[in-house]
Amino acid sequence: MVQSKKAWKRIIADAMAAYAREKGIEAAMPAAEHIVAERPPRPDLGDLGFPMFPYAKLFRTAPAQLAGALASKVQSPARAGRLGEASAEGPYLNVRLDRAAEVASLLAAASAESWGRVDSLAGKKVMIEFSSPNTNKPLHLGHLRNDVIGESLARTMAAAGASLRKINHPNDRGVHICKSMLAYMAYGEGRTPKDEGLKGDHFVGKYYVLFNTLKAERPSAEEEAQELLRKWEAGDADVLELWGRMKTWVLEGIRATYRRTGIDFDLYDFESETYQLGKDEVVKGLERGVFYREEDGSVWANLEDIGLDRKVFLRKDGTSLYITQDIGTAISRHGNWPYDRLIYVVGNEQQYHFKVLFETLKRLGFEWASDLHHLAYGMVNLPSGRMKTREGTVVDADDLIDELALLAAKEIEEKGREDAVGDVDAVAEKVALGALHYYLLQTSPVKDMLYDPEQSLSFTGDTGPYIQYMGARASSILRKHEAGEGRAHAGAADPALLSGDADWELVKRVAAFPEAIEGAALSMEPSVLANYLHDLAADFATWYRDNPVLTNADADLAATRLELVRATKRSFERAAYLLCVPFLESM
RNA sequence: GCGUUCGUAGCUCAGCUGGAUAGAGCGACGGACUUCGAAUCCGUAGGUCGCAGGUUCGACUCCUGUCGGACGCACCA
Repeated sequence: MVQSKKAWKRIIADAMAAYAREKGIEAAMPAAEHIVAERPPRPDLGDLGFPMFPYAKLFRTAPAQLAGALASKVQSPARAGRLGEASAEGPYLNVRLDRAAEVASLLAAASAESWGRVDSLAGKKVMIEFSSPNTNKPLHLGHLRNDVIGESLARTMAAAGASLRKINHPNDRGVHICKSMLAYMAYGEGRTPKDEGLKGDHFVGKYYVLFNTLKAERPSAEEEAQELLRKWEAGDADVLELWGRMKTWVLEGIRATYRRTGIDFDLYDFESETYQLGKDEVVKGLERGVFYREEDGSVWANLEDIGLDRKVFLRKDGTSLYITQDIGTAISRHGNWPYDRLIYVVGNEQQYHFKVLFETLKRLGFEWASDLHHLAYGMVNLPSGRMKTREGTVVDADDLIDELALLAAKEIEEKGREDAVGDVDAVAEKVALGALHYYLLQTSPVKDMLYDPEQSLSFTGDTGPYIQYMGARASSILRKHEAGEGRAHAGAADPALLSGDADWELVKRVAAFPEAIEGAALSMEPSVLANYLHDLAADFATWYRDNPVLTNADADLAATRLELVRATKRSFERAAYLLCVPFLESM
C-alpha cells in the first residue's frame, strides 16, 4: 500500500507535467514526494485522496476542473501498473486501488520475516538514555512511564532500521544517597533485605523515608549527611563499603522490576563513574572564551544572548556539577559510539537544563550537538493530585503491578477461563503489564497525564487487555484451523476474493502497519503506534463478527480469509511487542 | 517577573508534515450470545476545538495577543 501511494504520487506528478506542457505553463511543477495524499473521510469516496487546491493557481484552473483533467490523464499508466483507478470527486483527485493486487501484495508482505520492519532509519545509530533511577528507593509510577517510553521507542526505532544503544544512567551519588545511608546506620542494626523480607530497593527506600524520622530526632542529621558525602568523595573506605552494599541491594530490586516489565539496557553508566567528566572540557572552553571565570573562581557560561540565563559550570572549589557531568558524558559517549542521535528520556521539569546543555555543547564546537534530543515527558498525576513522597501518595511500581495481576487473575476465574489459559498467574501477569504499558503509552509523552487507578484496573474499552483479547481471538481461529477444523483446508486462497468492502477495510488497516511504525519512529511518539494498534483491534473485532472465516460456506473464501487473519495476527504480535504489551495466544 | 509547555464531548484521550461532515474509550440510554471465546459487537444522546485577532482558497492544526493549569528560572540532581 505504501508502494502504491508512492506510485500514485509519481503518476500524478507526471500527469501534471504533461498538463502543464499542454497549457504552455512554464512554472516548476511539484515534485512527486511533495504531493500530499490523505485518506478520504468515507470509504465510498475511495482509498486515497489528493486535494487539488494547492495547484489551482499554478494551472490557473479551478481545483475541481484540475482534478477532472488529471483523472483522465492518469488512467492508462495506472491500469498498466495495476494501481486501480482515479476519479475526480469535487476538488479532490481520488483513487480506488486495485483491491486484488493490494491484497496479494499485503498477504505476501505480511508473511515475510521482514513484516513490521521499515527502513526509514536504516544505517542510523541511535543512543537512548532512559529510566536512570536514584539508587535509594524503588521505582514508582513515574519511572514506569519513563521506562516504557524509552523501551518502546528503542524497539520502534530499531524496527525502523536504526541500530540502538540503550543506556541507563542511575544517579547513585549525592546527598540523597547519603541520607538513606545515615538512616540505615541509625536504625538498620546491620540487617539485610533478607532479614526483613523485603526486596532490596524497598528495603533501602524504607530507610530513605526513615531519614525524616531521624531528622526529627537529631537536628544535625542534614549536616551529617553532607559530611557523609564529603567522606564519600574523599574515598573513605567504610563509607564506600556501606554505599556499595546498599547500592547493590537497590539495584537487585530495581533489576527485578525491569525483568518483570521487560525493560533492559545495553549499558549501565553510573553517575559515580562519570561525575568527574566534563571538567577538562570546561577548562578548554574557558580558554576559548565560551566560559568566563568569576572573581571567586567559579566558572560560568553566559547564555543571555539567546534568552537564557547565566549558568555555573564549575564551583569555586573547582568541582563539577550535574551539567558539567552531562557535558562530559555526551562527549565521551559520542567518542565511544558516534551516534546520529542521542535521546534523553527525562521529565519535562528538566527542559531548561537540556536547553542549556545542548547550547553549551554547540558553543564548544561539537557539530553533533544538534543531534541531541530531550524527549521530555509529562508528569503522572493522581486524581487526588501530585504524587508526593512525604504524603505517602507515591504509587509504587511493584505494588501496582501486583494489584493489576491479582485483578486479572480474578477476571480469568470469573470467566471460567482457567483451563483454556493454562498458567493463570503467568497470563494474569501479562494482562497486567499489557494494561499498564498501553495505558502509559496511549497518551502522547509531552502531556501530563492522569493516572486513575480505578480506570486503569478496568479491562474494558480502549485498553491493553482489549488489544490482547483481539490478538487472542485471532490466534484462536488459527489454532482451530491447525487442529483440522473448518473449511479452509478444502479451499485455496485467492486474493481477488477479498475485494468486498468489509474485507477491504481490514486489509487497508493491516497494510497501514508499516506506516504506523514509520510515523512513531520518526516523530518519536509511541502513542502513534498505540492508536494504530487500537484501530487495528477495533477493525478486526467488527470484521470477524460479521465475516465467518472457518465456518464459511465458500471454502476458497475461508482459505483466503484465514490468510488475512494470519496477517492480522502477525501485525498484532509485532505492534504489541513494540509497545511492550505482551501478546497472548489465549486469555 | 521571565521562559517552556498544555488547554478538543460530563470524564480520560486521539486528530498524520494546514485540507472534504472533529474521532475513540469510559459514563448514560437502548439493542445483540442454540452461530470461529460477549474481556465483544451494533445503535442513540453529547463538542461555537479556552477566548480574541491574523496568515491562507481552506485553521483543531501556523503566527500574535489574552485567560487558565503545569513545570522551570540552585556553586542540587
